[in-house]
Amino acid sequence: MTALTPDELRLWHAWKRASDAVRARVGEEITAETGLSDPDFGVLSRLEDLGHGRLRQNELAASMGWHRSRLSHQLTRMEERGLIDREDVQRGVQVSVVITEAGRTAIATARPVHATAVRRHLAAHVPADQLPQFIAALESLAG
Amino acid sequence: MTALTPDELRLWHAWKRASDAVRARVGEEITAETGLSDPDFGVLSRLEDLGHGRLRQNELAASMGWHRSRLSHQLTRMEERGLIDREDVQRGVQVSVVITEAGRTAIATARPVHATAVRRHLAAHVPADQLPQFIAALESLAG
DNA sequence: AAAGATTGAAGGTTCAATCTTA
DNA sequence: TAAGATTGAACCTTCAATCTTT
Repeated sequence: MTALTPDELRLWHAWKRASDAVRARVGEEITAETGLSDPDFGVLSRLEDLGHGRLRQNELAASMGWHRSRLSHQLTRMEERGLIDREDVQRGVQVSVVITEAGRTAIATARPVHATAVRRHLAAHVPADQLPQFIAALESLAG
Repeated sequence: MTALTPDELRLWHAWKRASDAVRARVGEEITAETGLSDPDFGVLSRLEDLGHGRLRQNELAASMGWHRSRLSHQLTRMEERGLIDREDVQRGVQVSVVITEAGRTAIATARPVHATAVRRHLAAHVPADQLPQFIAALESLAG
């Protein structure tokens, strides 16, 4: 009810700035080097890591915490760009998403860029001796 | 160059989930109670806090770290919704943004909702004895 | 030319409505 | 009916091009 205290306000502003900055920097480096957007990278990573290149749309959405319509719109754009194909199973239901050769090439190029960006823009700023508590706080926030 | 280590990967995923979750939860509560979007809330807060209800577009953009076009698009939508007015100074240059009565009412309703949401979804998850280091890490990330 | 601002296009996200199959 | 998926509208963000005034 009462207004935020100076400490709470400082925490909020620092959180928001850090949140925006890390997202923007990692995303920009991937886009600059590979042309993939952040969501493109997420989808292609999951396809390879969880499904070896093929997943049902349903499983893909669940693994990313996305709503159906969000994934559907995203896949439509990725299909137009040639990064994935959709294959119908059982006449229009349970659609399988398959990574294309172009998709494989793109994600292979993007992975090391992503790793470097995560190290530079996130991991490097968390002192090693605080890492466990930092991760614990993040996991509590996410929960 | 090399792939992310398990620790780095865990940090990255925790960061991303926390980042998305806090943003979404705070935003949803404000929208549900007031109809204001997250950017709406940000603009109206700055207008009151920095300019007592009136600011030049340029100053507003700088204070939020926004590009001109982003603010311009946002203000166009907010003007249509009656939250702000634009007043020309010096024939089309140096536009002043003024909060309307509807804008004042909306932000007054939103502030306590925001405070409660920030406490519940962010501040409550950071142990008091870790707060200084946590904020320090965030400010390093934002820098 | 430089500074402040606008615009249109393209991509991304959410919501509600819809469609198809089981 | 329920589950999987699509679609259209509205909103948000970025980029490049443009416009006006100084």
